[in-house]
Amino acid sequence: MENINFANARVRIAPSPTGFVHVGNLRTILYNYLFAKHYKGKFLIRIEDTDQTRLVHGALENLLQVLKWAGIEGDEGPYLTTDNKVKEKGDYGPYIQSKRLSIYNEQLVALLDKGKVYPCFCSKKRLDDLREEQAKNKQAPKYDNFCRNLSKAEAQAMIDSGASYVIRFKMPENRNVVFEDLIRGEIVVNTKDMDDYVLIKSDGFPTYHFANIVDDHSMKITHVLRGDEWLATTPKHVLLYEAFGWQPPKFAHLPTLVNKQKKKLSKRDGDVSVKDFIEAGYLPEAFLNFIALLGWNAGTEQEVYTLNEMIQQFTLDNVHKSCAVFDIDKLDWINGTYIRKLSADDFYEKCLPYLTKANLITPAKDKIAINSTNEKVKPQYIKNILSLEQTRIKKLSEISEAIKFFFVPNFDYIADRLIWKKSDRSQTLENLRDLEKILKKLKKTEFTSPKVKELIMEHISQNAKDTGSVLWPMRFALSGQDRSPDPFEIAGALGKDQSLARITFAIQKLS
RNA sequence: GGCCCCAUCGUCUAACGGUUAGGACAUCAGGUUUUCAUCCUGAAAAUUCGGGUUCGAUUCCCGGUGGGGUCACCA
Repeated sequence: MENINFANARVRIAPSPTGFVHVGNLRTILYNYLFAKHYKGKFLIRIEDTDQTRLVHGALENLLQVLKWAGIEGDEGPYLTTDNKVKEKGDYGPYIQSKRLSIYNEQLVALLDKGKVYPCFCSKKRLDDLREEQAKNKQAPKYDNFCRNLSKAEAQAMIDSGASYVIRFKMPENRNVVFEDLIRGEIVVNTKDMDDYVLIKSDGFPTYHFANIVDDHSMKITHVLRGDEWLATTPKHVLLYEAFGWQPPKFAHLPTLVNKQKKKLSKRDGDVSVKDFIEAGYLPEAFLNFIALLGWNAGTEQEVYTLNEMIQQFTLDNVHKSCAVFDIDKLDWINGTYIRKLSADDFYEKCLPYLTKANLITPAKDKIAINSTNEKVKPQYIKNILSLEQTRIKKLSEISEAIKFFFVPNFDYIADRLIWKKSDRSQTLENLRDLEKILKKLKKTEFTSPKVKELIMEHISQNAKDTGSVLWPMRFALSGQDRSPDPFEIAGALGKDQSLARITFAIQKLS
């Protein structure tokens, strides 16, 4: 496949603005993007909004925002301007189907002239009854071609009388439709298993099948990479291309993303909307890396990829056939590795909104207010605190809970938890008092984590103390948690006053 | 139910007729450490079943089983 020349490849994603982009959509988007970029082709975005009843306000904006977040840019199609307006670019527009109605009408006339389609006047009631009857007789639900043989005059008379109608495709009888799927190989389906499906709805809008084929052809799409759920429908599309006398594009049907129950990921399964993952603080690079690996593997043992590495290595022969389970544990792991690679400045920038949202701080120009104390601090102070948690969190949203104790000094706890497992109450009290004395002697300007460490470790060795019997209570007193960063680092970040206040509080709790 | 697709550790996957079936996440154990995280080491863990083809099948073929998709005036 690598030998085939895809230099002029044009691929598209064709989402419907019926809700938030979900993980499966994004994976399809990513593969299309990787494919296009790998072969130096074009990646277009086309909005399929032909079902006017299912439109969701803001869905298009959500799609474009997700793409922006992911760093995926379309070569043609709608995009978001810097002031969040939707505009379109490209020579094959418009790229929003509801603006292309006249194009569909033109093509419909061509099909009508060729006698490939016919109007159908069957009511919803009749169709429902038909399906019910078929279900009762254990037959496959299928349109019975009731209107197929109406004469031109009869049909015209119905139309003139104002009857509501749809346009159906005349399915050829008992013919094998064969096409090559780039991932699955040859697929053969007989037309007797397909019915005269609807191309134009009674409201005059095309169905997916019609609009999609007309657009893919007129936009010169060369490869259709889409979800597995379209595989069974593809023969219908192939036949439509044939009816038009057009060359169909190459098809590649991507494996489905499923949940732990092996069912197609759906909105009912909770966290499948990309928006939720963005808010939870997954980094776009990590997220893309993770979903790329769900159904694709370069054949190596590499697990961590930049977008460019993926572009270089992505080909369709390494895309799998079977569905993949979306496993959040691995996502968390990979996100953690990306978080750990962030520079202190980047990590700070990314965490700031979460701290603000949690009401811990209020950023101003060059000073940051700590809400609980009204104290104003420099960004560097926050940066220092944040860096202590960088190896500990798996997603950005965890940061506020993890470092809350820095910003909210008045926490309380059960006194006994200050006592190390191999120590006791009186020893702990004694050690805390020693600590208090040592730290008091330090000048504010000397109160750095290495200096604190030096003095305390010296004290431990001189008095032959168990390290844990000193450091556990210190750490607990400073953080109020049994899991936290190193006590010296906490002390250094907290500064002299806060550190001492917390140790004094601990002594009071214990005495 | 008809049609179509799929099948390697719990999960993501490597293997494209010959390997002690490899890696990663998760799990467990150990090391480092004051705790947690990081980091390092190790362990347990898989070819859905039955027939063929072959000197030899995870790999090729057939069948069963299981899972998924699809059968709308939704995409």
